[in-house]
Amino acid sequence: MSEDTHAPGDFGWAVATILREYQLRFEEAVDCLGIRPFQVLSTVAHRDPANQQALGFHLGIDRTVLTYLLDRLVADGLVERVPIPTDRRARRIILTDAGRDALTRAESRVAAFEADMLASLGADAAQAAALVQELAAAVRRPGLRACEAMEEL
Amino acid sequence: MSEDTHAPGDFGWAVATILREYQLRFEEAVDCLGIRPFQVLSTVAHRDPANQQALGFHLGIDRTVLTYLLDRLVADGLVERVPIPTDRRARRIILTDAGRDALTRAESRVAAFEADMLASLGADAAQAAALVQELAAAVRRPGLRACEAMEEL
DNA sequence: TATTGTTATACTCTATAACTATA
DNA sequence: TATAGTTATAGAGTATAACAATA
Repeated sequence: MSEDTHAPGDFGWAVATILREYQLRFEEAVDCLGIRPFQVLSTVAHRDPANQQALGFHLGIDRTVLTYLLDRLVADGLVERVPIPTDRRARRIILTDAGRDALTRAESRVAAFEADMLASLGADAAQAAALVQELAAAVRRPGLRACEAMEEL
Repeated sequence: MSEDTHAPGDFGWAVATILREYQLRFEEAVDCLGIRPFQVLSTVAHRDPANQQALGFHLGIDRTVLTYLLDRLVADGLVERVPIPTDRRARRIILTDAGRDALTRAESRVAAFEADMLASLGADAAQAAALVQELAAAVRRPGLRACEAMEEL
């Protein structure tokens, strides 16, 4: 009942609350680019997924949803779907120049509020970098089944 | 590009991925009780919010959504809306005996998979407890504006 | 026969606004 | 006039199934 004990479910609650806060800050920091389009651009730029499905796995986005998302990004001229010679069913997603520009602009704002949030969470700059490394590495570990399909990336 | 550097947005990605994993495990661990109904029961039991709005703030659930959620919980006989004498517009939510039973059963399963997840994230039992404390405390700090309204709890 | 991506459809979740009853 | 809760409606997000092209 007191403020400093924790009950089963508090971990999930804390993670969900932090994510809500993250989304709020993203929306006010990055104009003209939604959080998911941003993540798509970021993943394409930094991980170069083999095809749309691998991209979707990494972001936890269903392939049907990703189709609509990519339709908009293509319409906005930020990405292109290019054929893959070795498998003509699949498409590789690449950034256009405009997409790279948009991503670069957004990333500087995201980096700023992420540092701010990590500071709010009690981490200094060095700890913050370490925490992100740790989370990212942990999430890639086989224990987390939400990411099992990510191996294909 | 390498596996161990991180880009702007990785923090948000890691948190979102952990939350997805959490939701997956919740669904397979707790049958007959959704994650949000569980959180409602848990919040009512452990924080005893003053009214529905305070309850909604804590969970990041809009009051209109909470109405539907509570309708179902009432229909299932897990909670009751009781009048508040000092403000007859508002209602206080209380658990029924069945609600307390359901919560207790669910909590043992949640505690188990939370411990398992925290271990997957690289924490031992002591670290895990500390991490949950830390996250919960951090989220209550004024820096995070998603929780500003929580003061009313 | 299985897989990649697309399309169509429906369903869930969530938000907006209007309404009531109180304050 | 403002607030707690409810209701109605619409919108966004997401999932399911069926389809085409290819493996």
